Amino acid sequence: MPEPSYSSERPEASTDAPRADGRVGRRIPEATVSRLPLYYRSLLAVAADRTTTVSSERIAELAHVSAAQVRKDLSRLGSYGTRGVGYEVPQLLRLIRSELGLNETWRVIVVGAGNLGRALSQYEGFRSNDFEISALVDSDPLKIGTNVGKLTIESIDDLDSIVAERDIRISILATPAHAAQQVADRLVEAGVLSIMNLAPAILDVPAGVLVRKADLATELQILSFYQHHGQVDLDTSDTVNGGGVPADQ
Amino acid sequence: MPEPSYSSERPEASTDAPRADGRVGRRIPEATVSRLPLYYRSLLAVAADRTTTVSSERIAELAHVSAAQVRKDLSRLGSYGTRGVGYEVPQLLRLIRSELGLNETWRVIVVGAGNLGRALSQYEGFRSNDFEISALVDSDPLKIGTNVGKLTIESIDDLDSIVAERDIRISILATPAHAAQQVADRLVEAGVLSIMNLAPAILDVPAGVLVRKADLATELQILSFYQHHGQVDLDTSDTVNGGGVPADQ
DNA sequence: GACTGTGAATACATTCACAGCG
DNA sequence: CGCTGTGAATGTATTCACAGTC
Repeated sequence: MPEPSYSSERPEASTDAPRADGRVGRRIPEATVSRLPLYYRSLLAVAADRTTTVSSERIAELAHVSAAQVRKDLSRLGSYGTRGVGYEVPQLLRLIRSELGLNETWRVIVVGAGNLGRALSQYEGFRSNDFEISALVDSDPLKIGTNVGKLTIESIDDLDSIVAERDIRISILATPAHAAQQVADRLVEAGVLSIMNLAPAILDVPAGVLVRKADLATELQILSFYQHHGQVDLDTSDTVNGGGVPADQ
Repeated sequence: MPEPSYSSERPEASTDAPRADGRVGRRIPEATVSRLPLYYRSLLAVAADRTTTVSSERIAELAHVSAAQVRKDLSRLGSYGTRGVGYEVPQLLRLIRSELGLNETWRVIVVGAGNLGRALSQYEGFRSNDFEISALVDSDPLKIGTNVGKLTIESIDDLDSIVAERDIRISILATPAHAAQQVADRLVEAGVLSIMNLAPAILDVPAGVLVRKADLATELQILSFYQHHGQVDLDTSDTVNGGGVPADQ
């Protein structure tokens, strides 16, 4: 994305300066970061089998990337594999969890209580992954006060206090496109540092704020592109997702 | 994708063979494809102002990419810009629409009538973008027969006939992770060629089938990574999305 | 003069292939 | 011997910078 996909920004994760633990902080490339969740998920699957040791080959198979890619990515985390053996599953899981910042539970605010916003605030996939939806806000007075699961829809006018008091740093923007920029501005003002943008709109935010686009209409258009140009396949290979297209999966 | 994202497959759009119009079919790189929807959206904004001509500079500004990038991307479509002037807005819109395959209306099936699936089947962002949700299926007998907006939830057992009769080629997979692979298999069997996968699962599909991951839990984990490692910003630049991260936006 | 189109330069990402080590 | 870690090689994407042209 692929991006993405996607395309525009220069990340810059980790610094290069020496750190507390004495090791030099490696800069982890964006492409690697975007694969960590895949490895994490693959390792959870392996761990469920009570397997204690795993090879790059096996992880690669589960995550649908090449074994060399896995080794290179993991080595960037300072890797603790054992030559001739593989990686210790529990150790590697801890390492990735900690890199991804999954040792703390992140509180998340959902903005926009339309169908999508309401669905996301109850989405099981989050709860199981160390994220907690702590607020659902909207601007519609008719919705405010209503319950959605365990949440009560609050007013977007209270954004500042909600974000500050609940120490929220991540937001999910699920408003219609026309309201997206305005809402993004308010989120930034309230101190939110990351926005996952589901609205079909391109957001302007100041440096230091992170936007990740998760725009389903765009994704469909990309699928449409490949459908339209018979997306062949060639690549007789092991089908690692279909001679496919996506920068991701 | 960012994201977009991401990683495993080799695309292969357009062929290299000479085509009906005499020009040699250019292979459009995946990165370019993923930006076409952005340009499309930017052009729609420009067109709304009744502007008839637009520069790469202006498109770049709206789409949050560099002007050189815009020119290179557009030139791959065989571009019809005029030096010293810019691009004709209506002409360029037509060109991109047609490249993206948006001249036909694609019929889409949503699998999984949980909160997310139901929300997506009513999502306004699709209707306005040349996609039509023509079916919503689930395996739960209690849901089947129920209405969601104008749709009636149908049984996944009728997948084959639904897909065939309505000529559906694109699907949105919105089931829980544990059912995702099984559902993907059935979709492929029924003849669906593109899957937008919202489930937090890595799918195995045969070559020729396209999967695009739109997995919100993964996206949140990526945001979490950058939050965890103070995502700095450097890049004093024009804020093209916040010293951000995403491969996309 | 203004703006596109594009080679050449650079940066980034993936793959190869093998040395190093348990 | 098996499997990691990693330089070197390749491939892909982005940016630069300018010649071409309306």
